[in-house]
Amino acid sequence: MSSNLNPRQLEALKLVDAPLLVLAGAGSGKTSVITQKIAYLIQERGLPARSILAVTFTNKAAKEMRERVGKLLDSGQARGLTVSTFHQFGLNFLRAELAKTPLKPNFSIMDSDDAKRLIKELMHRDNMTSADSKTLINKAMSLISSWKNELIEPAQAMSKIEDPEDMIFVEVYKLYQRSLRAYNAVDFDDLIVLPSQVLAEHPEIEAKWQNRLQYVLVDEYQDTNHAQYDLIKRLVGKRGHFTAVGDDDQSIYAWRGAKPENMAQLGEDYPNLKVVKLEQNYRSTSRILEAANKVITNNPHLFEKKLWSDKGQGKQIRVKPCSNEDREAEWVANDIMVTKLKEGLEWKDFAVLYRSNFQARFLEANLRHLQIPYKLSGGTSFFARTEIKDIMCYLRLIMNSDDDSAFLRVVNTPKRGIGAVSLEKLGLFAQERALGLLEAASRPALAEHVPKRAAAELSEFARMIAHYTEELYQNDDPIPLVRQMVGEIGYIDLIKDESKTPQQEKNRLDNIEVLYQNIQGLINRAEPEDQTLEAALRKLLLLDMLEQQRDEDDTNQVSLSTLHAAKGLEFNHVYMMGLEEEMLPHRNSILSETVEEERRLMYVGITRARESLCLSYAKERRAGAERKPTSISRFLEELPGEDLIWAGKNNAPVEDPVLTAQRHIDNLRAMLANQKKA
DNA sequence: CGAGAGGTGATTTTT
DNA sequence: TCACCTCTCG
Repeated sequence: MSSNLNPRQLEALKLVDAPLLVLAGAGSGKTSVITQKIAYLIQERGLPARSILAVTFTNKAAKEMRERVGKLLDSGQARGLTVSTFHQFGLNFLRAELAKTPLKPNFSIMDSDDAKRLIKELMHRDNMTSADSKTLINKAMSLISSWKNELIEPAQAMSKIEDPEDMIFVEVYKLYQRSLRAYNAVDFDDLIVLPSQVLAEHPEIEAKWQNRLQYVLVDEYQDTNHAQYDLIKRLVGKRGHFTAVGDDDQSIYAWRGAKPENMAQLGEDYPNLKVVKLEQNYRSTSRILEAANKVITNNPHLFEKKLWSDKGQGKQIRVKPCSNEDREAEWVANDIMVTKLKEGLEWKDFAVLYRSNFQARFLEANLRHLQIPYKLSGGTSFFARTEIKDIMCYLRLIMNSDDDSAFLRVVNTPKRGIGAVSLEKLGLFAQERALGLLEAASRPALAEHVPKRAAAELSEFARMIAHYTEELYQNDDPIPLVRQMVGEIGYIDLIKDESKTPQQEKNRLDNIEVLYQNIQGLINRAEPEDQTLEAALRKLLLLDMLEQQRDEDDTNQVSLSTLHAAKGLEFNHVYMMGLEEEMLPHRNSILSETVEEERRLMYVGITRARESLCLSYAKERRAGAERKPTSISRFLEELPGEDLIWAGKNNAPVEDPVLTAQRHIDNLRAMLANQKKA
C-alpha cells in the first residue's frame, strides 16, 4: 500500500496526530490520498474502522470513495467505516439521537421543491405575495437557507437583516420552521443544522461522538458552509484529528452558502494546523495547466499554489470565433465528429461544457443531426419528475401521517374532486384541533365544516391511506403492494390520460418501474435489520440510489455538462462554449460583482481537460427577437497568448456558413461510409 | 372544480 | 423559445 504516492501525498497520508489541511489542486490525486489514508489509518495505525468518518458532498463521490477504499482493504476490514455525504451523515445522526431532537420517528425529508411549495403556501396565506411573487419566493428561499447555514434561528434573524424590507422574510422563516416541526419534517439544511445544535446543547452527546470518531476526513472542504464547518468542528473536538482536503480555486458554490474562507479559518481554530500542498497535476498537459494558472492569478488568493505536470507541453489551445450561437453549436458538433474520425477516438473522450443549461439546446440539435450520441448531465433529476414525486409523497404520507406537505400534494392527485376551497376549510379545521391534515380528514366532525361531497372524498382518502399503511407495515415484500396501490389509486390511468405522446407515456411508466426497482434494490442491499420499506425510502429521499445511473455513465457518449456539474470529472478533449462577456462571466455576476467566482468556473472548466481544450464564442447572439453583438470574455484575454491558436480569426473570404456546414456534413457522411466499409 | 387561454420570466443546483 | 403560472369561464 501507499505505493505510487509522491512525497507530498505521502506526507499528507502519514500526518495523523495533528489537524491537517491539504491544498489539493485540480487533478492532483486527492481522492487517492483520502482513500489510501483511510486504509493507512486502519492497517498501519490500527484504528477501528468504525472510528473513522469520511464526508463528501455528493452521493457519487461517496460511492467512488467507498469503492476505492474497498479495494485497498481486506474484506471485513471496512466493516463499520462511514463514508457518506454530509446530509446522509446528518440523517443517521438524527436517527441515532432522535430523543434529543424535536423530531418523532419516521420524520419526512422535504426536498427544495417541497420547501418551495411550502414557502409559497405560507406567503400566500399571509397575503404577502404581490405581483412578482416568484422573485419574492426565491428570495425567501435563499434567505431562509442562508440563515440556516449561518446557524441563525428564526428568533435571531430579525437582528441580522440588512434591509428593512426583508422583515417579512423573518416572519416567513418563523412560519416555515413551525410548519416543518408540525409536519414532523426536515429540509436539507436541517440535516446539518439540527445535528450541530444537538451537539452544542448536549455536551455528553458531543463527548460520546468525539470519543467514537477518532479520525475525520472531509473532501471538497472549500464548499463547506458555516453549519457544516461547525458540525465538523464539534465532531473532531479540541484534539482535531482530521484531514480537510480542498482547493479554494475550485470554490464555485459561494452563491449557496459555501465559504472557502473556512479553509483559512482552520488555521485560526487550530494553531497546530499543518498544511500540505499538492501541486503536481496528473491529468493535463502543461499548456492547459499554464492557461489555468494564468487565469486564476487574476483572483486574490487565500493560499498560493501553482500546478505543474510532467505530461509534456501538449497541443495549443484552440480558440474559435463563430458568427452566432447556431454556427457555434454547429461548429462544435462538426469538430467533434472530425476529430473523432481523424484520430480514431471514442465519443466518451469528448465533453462540451457551458455556463447555463439552455446553451445545450442548440448543441443537442446539431449532435442529433450528425447522429453523435450524447448524454446531458444535470437537467431535471429523476426525483424531480412529477410521477416520481407523486408516488414518493404517497409513500411519505404512509410513513409519516403528519406530513402535510405530502398530503397536500397527493390528496387530489389523481383528481378526487377536492379543490382549494375544501382544503382551506380542512386546514382550518385541523389547525383549531392541532391535527395533521390526514388525521383531520378522517374525523367525522369534519362533515360539518366542509361541503358534503368533499367531506366524503376526504374521509375516503384518509381511509385509503390507512388501509395501505396497514398493509405495507405488515408485509415483508412491499414492492408488489406499492405497485398494486399505484394502480388502484388510478395513478396509471392518470398517466395514460395526461400523456401527450405515446413516448411520453412510456417514459413516465418506465420511470415508475425504475423507482420500484430502486426501492427493491435498496431493500435487498440493506443490512438485514434495515430491510424495510421505511429504511429504503429514507435512503431514496436523499437521492442515494445510483447503481444503474452509474452504468449509464459508462456508456460511450459525448458529455454535455454545465461547468458546475463538471467539477470532479475529467475528459481527454474538452470544448467550452460561449466565452463571452455576460455568458461567462454571467451577466448577473458582473452586476453583483462576483466575477471572481466566474473565473473559478473558467478555471474548473480548463482543468477538466487532459489533452486538448477548445474555446469557442459567438460574435452575435439572439436576445429575444433581435440579434445583439457580443463582446469576447475577459477570461479569454487573460489566457497566455502564445499557447492559443485562433481558428478562423480574420479569415478573409466570407463563405456562406450554411454551405460550409453542409459541405462539412457531406464530408463526414462520406467518411462515415468509408469507415463502415473498412 | 377543472380545462383552456393568455401572460410572464429565465444562473449555476452536490442534498 | 419554452415552460409554468394565473385567471376566467363553463
